Amino acid sequence: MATNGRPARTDAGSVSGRPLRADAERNRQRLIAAARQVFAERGLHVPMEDIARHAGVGVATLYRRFPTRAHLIAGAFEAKMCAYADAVAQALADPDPWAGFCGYIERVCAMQAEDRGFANVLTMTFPLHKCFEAERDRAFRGFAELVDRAKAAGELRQDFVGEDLAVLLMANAGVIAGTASAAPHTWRRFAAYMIQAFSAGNAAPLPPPPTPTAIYRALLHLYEAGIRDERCGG
Amino acid sequence: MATNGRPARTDAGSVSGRPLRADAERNRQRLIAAARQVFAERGLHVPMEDIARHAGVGVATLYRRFPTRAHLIAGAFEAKMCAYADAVAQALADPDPWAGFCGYIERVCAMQAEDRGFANVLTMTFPLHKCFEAERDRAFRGFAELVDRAKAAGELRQDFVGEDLAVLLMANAGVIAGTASAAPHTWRRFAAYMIQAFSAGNAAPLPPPPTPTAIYRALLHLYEAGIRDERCGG
DNA sequence: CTCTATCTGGAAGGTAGGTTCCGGTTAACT
DNA sequence: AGTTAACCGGAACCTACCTTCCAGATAGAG
Repeated sequence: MATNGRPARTDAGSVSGRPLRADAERNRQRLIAAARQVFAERGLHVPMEDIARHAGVGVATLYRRFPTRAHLIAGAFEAKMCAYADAVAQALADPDPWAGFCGYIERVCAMQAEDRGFANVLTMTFPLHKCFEAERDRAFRGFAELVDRAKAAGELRQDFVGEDLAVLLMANAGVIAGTASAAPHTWRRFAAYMIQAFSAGNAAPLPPPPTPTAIYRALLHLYEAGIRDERCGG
Repeated sequence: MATNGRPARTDAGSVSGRPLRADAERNRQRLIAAARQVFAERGLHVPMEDIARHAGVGVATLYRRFPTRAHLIAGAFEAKMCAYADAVAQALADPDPWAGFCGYIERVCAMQAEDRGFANVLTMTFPLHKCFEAERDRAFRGFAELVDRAKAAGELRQDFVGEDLAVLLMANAGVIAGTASAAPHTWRRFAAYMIQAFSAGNAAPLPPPPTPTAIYRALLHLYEAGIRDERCGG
């Protein structure tokens, strides 16, 4: 939950190096708060104007501070991305590797269910926002460690690979997009099914996993398709 | 594969009762063919004009024949919906209930992977197109029979419910939306994981499933959200 | 062949959202 | 308090797409 002690930003929030004037920084914070709430409730495709109105500022101010939607998304979800990575550390602290693994899967799926925007953010990569992607990498490295331990404990199937997490996130995003409003607990059952599938107990052979670079290209594709218009949800 | 002997349409294709003039009927067929191809390649959200151009007719002709996008979707996917229902019958013909069940899951996921539009159609309900929904019902009733037999054979977990199929379809739609272009075989691995999760072998307890009416509302929600604008991918 | 109901395509009108411009305002330094 | 660079918001502009309209073309009956 904590941001792991790292400073969230090196500057006061400006895109360039110079710190922002006080009122500008205040508006920037309002925009981020508004974006967090609106993205969480309605997804990443909401009109820019709605976010600006919700923040109580004009559209121009939004564009001045966040020149593209991707900038705004990165700004709004930076903290959650840290929490996502911190959750791995928490899972690694569990003395039982399998419990840690399962807890992490559930936690991540829950984060998707709580926030419609974040559900999609987790299935994209934002190549221009290095600080953002650094958190994802941190999460992924920790997850790889979690996977190794759970395999070593004999609880996780040996043919599980890290890329399977990305697939799970895409699948759960689909479940949530469909059921969030009408059957909001469905994701729990789905996550339980997936954990069941990941357990080592009489595991049947699987088709080969996607390569890491293929998965990266898939995340990139969702970014490109999802920022331009989306709606996707689909 | 076959349309099961039922007449695909009672009339020659008109919305009202009177049959269409020959050229109009020809254009209607062209539109359906164009819509099938374009929906399959690019999803349900493609501009109406692109479909008309691909069919070699004007936009007005498209609107004249299919007053809403939903009409066009229903027209374009009616045959595939029949195939979807026929696949159940085929699965029921398998002497091994578990093999029939697994084969059906794989077949359905494959149909989603082959056709980006159909992947989403299977996660929606079109309440105004009764003939279309009748096929879905036929598929669902057959699937319920398949489930009962697989449970009786002791291969399918007892807590599986028919609604889990809808959840699987939504999840697989999410996997395909993400990986179709960059890692096109990923759905196979995902489907294998799901089948593994459905098998009776040391099945851990699951959170409760959504009710049938909740799932119906979920499908309806995806219809409303997906036809108006979508793009969904989300 | 003639006539007419039916059909056609392009163009026009409407809406939603993204992005930029510009005259007025304000923080903050001296 | 005065000065200035930074900032603000709404309006204007632009694009993409949906939907309707209408003057001309055509199938098909008599």
